[in-house]
Amino acid sequence: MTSDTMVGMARWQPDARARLEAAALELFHERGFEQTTVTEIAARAGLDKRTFYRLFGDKREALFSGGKLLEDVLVKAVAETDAAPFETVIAAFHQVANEIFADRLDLVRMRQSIIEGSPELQERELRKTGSLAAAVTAALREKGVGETTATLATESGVTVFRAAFARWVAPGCDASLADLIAEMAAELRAVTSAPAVPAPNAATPT
Amino acid sequence: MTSDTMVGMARWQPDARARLEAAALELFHERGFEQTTVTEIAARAGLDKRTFYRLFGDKREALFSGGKLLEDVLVKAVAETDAAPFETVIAAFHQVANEIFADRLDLVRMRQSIIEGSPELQERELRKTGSLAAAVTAALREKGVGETTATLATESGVTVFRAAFARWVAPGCDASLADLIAEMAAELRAVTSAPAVPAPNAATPT
DNA sequence: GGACTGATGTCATCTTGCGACATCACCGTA
DNA sequence: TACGGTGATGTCGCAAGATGACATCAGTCC
Repeated sequence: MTSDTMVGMARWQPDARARLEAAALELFHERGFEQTTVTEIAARAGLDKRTFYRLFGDKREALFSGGKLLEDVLVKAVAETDAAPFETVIAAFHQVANEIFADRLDLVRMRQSIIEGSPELQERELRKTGSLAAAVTAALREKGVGETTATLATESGVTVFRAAFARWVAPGCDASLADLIAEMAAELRAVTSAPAVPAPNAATPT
Repeated sequence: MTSDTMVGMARWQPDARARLEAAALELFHERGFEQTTVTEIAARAGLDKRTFYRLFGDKREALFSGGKLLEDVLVKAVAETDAAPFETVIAAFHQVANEIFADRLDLVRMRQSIIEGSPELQERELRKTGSLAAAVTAALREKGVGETTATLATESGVTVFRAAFARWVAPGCDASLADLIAEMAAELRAVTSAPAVPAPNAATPT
């Protein structure tokens, strides 16, 4: 390869990013994240290692490109919803569930199994969730919500979504993500309220 | 150093770990996390790079050694408290605030400023928080609490603690961490409940 | 056609993280 | 005292991650 006639090639690849993402997903799935080198990803995409690092900050980023879309949808939904802060966040996640995740269970499960197999990837996902939360909190504050309230509403909403998501991707789950979100929101309300009674049992402690 | 008379030295350093942690904290503070190499940390501690990696999984771990103690205190407090799940978790964090953090504001602030200066360290902290939460959830389940309830109570408690902690380490804060936890817990209750009233304003939305 | 811009490939380098091996201190035992 | 085992450490080497510097080529504008 690299015959002397095409030493420093350059023909632009408009889909270079997409090809690298696909190659990374494949290889991570085939042999695991840590067992895959950036050089291999680039090779499968027909590109150079250096090109990979120009398009992605590091190896993990190839798995987290959808985050931008998710954040946009979430922020837009928050901005357009007119309700109490926590309800607004829940509604936004509800919309995300319908618009983005609804018909991609298989892909989501595959991605999730890859992430669960690598602590490094789990860290990155946590960070992505964190910046997502920051964006939602900012969107809430944009609507006049106080900082503390915005933070707590966002974090509670994220907790609800995470719990719902975990159930949704679990094997043998046939409920819709949207329904699970509603269910988890109700549960969270039950858990955090009722500090007085000895045995609250507000909902179904399962 | 390493005169030819002491080529492969070995005299055991009982405080090697502590010295490396101190050296790492100093260097991270002096010139930042990414600008510090493991070789430099080891050199300042009078040890070899290889020894660092035998005591710490990676460069970041030198900053997160206190996590074990924190988890132990938290789990023990959860096990010994007899109250509703969410109240139990809040009480446990309350205890942590008094036993571990109370009289170390300066050290905590320094550590926090280092972490905030590096995305890598933020990721690791998120992961640590995650496993801490898992331990608390497990402790809750040990007491017979259902999985969903345990997860939501834990996550809500972590949210409260994080919000309180963020205020506590912020410059110009003179409240105690314990008081802030109580305050944030009340705020979270207000935020997650009351879906009906237009303007709840349960506490001080700031 | 010629200069300019931008994406890419190549080369070099540093750092992380770890395996393999030798070395030395310490400890128990004869 | 001598001897052997155990364990912590230092040295060497290396794969992979990540990045800077530079050359090369395609397409575009003048």
